[in-house]
Amino acid sequence: MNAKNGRIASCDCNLIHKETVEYVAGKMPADENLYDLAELFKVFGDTTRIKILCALTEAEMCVCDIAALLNMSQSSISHQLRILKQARLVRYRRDGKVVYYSIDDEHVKQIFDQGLIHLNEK
Amino acid sequence: MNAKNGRIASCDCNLIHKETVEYVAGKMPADENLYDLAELFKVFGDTTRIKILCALTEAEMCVCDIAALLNMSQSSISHQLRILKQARLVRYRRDGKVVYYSIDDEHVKQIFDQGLIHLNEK
DNA sequence: TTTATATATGAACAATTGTTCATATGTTAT
DNA sequence: ATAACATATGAACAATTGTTCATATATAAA
Repeated sequence: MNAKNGRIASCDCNLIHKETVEYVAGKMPADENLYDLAELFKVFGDTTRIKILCALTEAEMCVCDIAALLNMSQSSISHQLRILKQARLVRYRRDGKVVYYSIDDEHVKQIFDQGLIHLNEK
Repeated sequence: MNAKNGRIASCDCNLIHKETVEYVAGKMPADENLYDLAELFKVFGDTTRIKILCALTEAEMCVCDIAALLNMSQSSISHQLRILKQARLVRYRRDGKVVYYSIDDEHVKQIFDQGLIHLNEK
């Protein structure tokens, strides 16, 4: 990047492992991909959304079901479902007045499980 | 516009799939586990921390290296490393004045990869 | 000791985020 | 048509969060 004169603007250190930094810089994915990845995990990073995803891995549910299950307002659930929808983690189908949500990605469970494995390791 | 009798407090719907809700309720992990899981993904849900984790999967680096690589302040990186440390995602070793950080969990890469798989689909 | 350097951390601030409230939209029944 | 109901959504608010700034701590060298 800007490691030109042995000194870098944003870092007030003199000692830098130049080769390491350059090596890793060459290995880093594009900023855009890392941004998208962080955005994805941000979606998983809320208790309400985690609960919704967890519930939907068990069964297709309507908004009202989820609100009842989690003892939360319909509005709150609906707002969160929108975020999950935008992240393509859930899909929906409308049947009359009722909208049913379900998991839209087989990897949701796997991401879940990896997280649980980490937590259960200690 | 609120009915007040004989309904679930948090949900203003009349139509609930009672069996579904009860079935899923029986399958849900403990709230505490879901909270911890959300907290874990929250750590992954920041661009700076994702970049740090990504960098450390390639090589052990000191704080200054990371700051230089990401063109960010030492303070900012140090703050984020503390969060990663608390989540047991990175470990460190001190060598004189320099503190070297590295990945502390083999599953970090797998969580990463599952996220990337989701993003690269569709 | 004093100085320099690498890292850590508390406080303040701006930016983001989740919930609530009120209301809008879409569908079914009357 | 109107009413009832399931869901969606904009605005406001409080709570959380990431960065900056200033400073503290830890280690090494002079």
